[in-house]
Amino acid sequence: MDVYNTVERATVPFEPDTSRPIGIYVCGPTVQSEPHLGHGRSAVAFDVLRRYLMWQGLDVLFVRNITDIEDKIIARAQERGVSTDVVAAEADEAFRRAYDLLGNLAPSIEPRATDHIPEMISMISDLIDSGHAYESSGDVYFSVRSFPAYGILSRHDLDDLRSGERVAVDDKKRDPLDFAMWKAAKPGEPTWDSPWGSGRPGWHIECSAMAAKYLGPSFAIHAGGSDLIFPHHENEIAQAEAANGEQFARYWMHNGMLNLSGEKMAKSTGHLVTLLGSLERWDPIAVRLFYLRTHYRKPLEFSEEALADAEASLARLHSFRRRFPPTIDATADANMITRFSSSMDNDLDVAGALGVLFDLVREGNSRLDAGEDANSLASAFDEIMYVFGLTSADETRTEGPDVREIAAQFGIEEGTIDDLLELREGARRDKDWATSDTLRDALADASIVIEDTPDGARWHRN
RNA sequence: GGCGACGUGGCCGAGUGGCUAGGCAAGGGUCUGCAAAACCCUGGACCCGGGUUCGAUUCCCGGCGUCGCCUCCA
Repeated sequence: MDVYNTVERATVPFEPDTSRPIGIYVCGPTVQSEPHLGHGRSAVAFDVLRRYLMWQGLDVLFVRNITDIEDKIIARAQERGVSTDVVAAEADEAFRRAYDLLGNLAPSIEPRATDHIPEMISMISDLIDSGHAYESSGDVYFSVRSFPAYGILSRHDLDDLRSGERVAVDDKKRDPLDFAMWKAAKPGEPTWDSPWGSGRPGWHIECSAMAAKYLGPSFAIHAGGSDLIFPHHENEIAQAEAANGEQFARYWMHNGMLNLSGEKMAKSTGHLVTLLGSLERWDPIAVRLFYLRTHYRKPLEFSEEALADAEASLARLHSFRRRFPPTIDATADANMITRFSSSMDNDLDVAGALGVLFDLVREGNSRLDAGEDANSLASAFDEIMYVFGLTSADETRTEGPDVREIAAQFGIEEGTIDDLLELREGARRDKDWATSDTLRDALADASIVIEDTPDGARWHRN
């Protein structure tokens, strides 16, 4: 498999150390407010990466952090007159629900910044001892000049970034580009004790410390949004490598931004579409498919049309799958699997792999229409759908819908969907189209769609 | 100003130096009591100008346009 490594600015072979679990660290959200559609994109992109590696039989240790202490959380808590824990817990809950609805696997480990203050303090102390950091009036800053490789990820040259109007000059810093790892306590803020007095951690240090704790000083993949490349990830590298003396992440992967009217969605400007709202309006799995249709590194433009389009595509996939029993005992079609993997091996070309999936669907439908066996295709379909995470809960649900009220209207007490279908089959045999169609309409009103086939009627939820 | 990405048919969106991407939408047909689903067929594409090449949408140079990062941000 090849992946695009941001450090190299090139697609390179992915050669993980398979003697231990493949460590993936994804920068999770700052839980300051509810998620927007862009957050979902990032989560889905790297969930598919993880699923694909797992599907190949690799052992993956997937860590996604939760930043639960940070300037904006503090500001919001103060505005509302509640503690930062309340703000963080509310937003955390919203993120969790949204990620779950989108069909993402739960991370192996989900560390919170506030649970790792000692690890951060320890790393900061080491950096001070080794001359990479210094204390200044209760703050501790990382000295970018002490780390020659600074800028390796973002390809920034220190002298280009220098001072100017864009970087606030702060006389507590030796160099304007030095960044805070520890911030001295301010009134009304949550604080922790440290060797430099009470205060709280800066943003970047948490990821360096938590990644090292759970994945070791050197691990396979570090991922996140492309907006984190500078300064966040650049700073993470500086801290971690200066402290541990080893290469931090070997591969850096970044997803492209989700745009709204041509501009990036962002919390800070309120230029966004909320994620939970979208998941109510559109089928969550269709939202996932909307993300998947565009390569993860490219910008993705939000539009209602695109979401509706994704719903229609998803319906095609589902209606294909409904032509088979829930469990399929067949070897997956080798040709389709090969085509699928070669797309995926090309830096997760999911859009290309979706093309393969739809080819598979057409071929499978054709075979079924011709009365031939298509189980090997269905089996491949299931594998691919698993990797994409497009298998919806609804699809795997086995119990029938509650149609007792409708059944009662047709004179059947405590009737099931099967009873109704039987009734309708009888009416159709008698060419009683009025009853047959009334029944179908009644079920349609309850979001249950009936389709007649040569082998009898099928139903599914709309 | 510095660093970087992108520009494909009505819409969305892969990919490739010469061989059908795919989805959605549109038109025509088959099947069906009707419907739905499905299958078949059709149209239409690679921002502009140079260059390399037998041949470029694909490589190189230039231009135009859009966007991201350089400040919190998935």
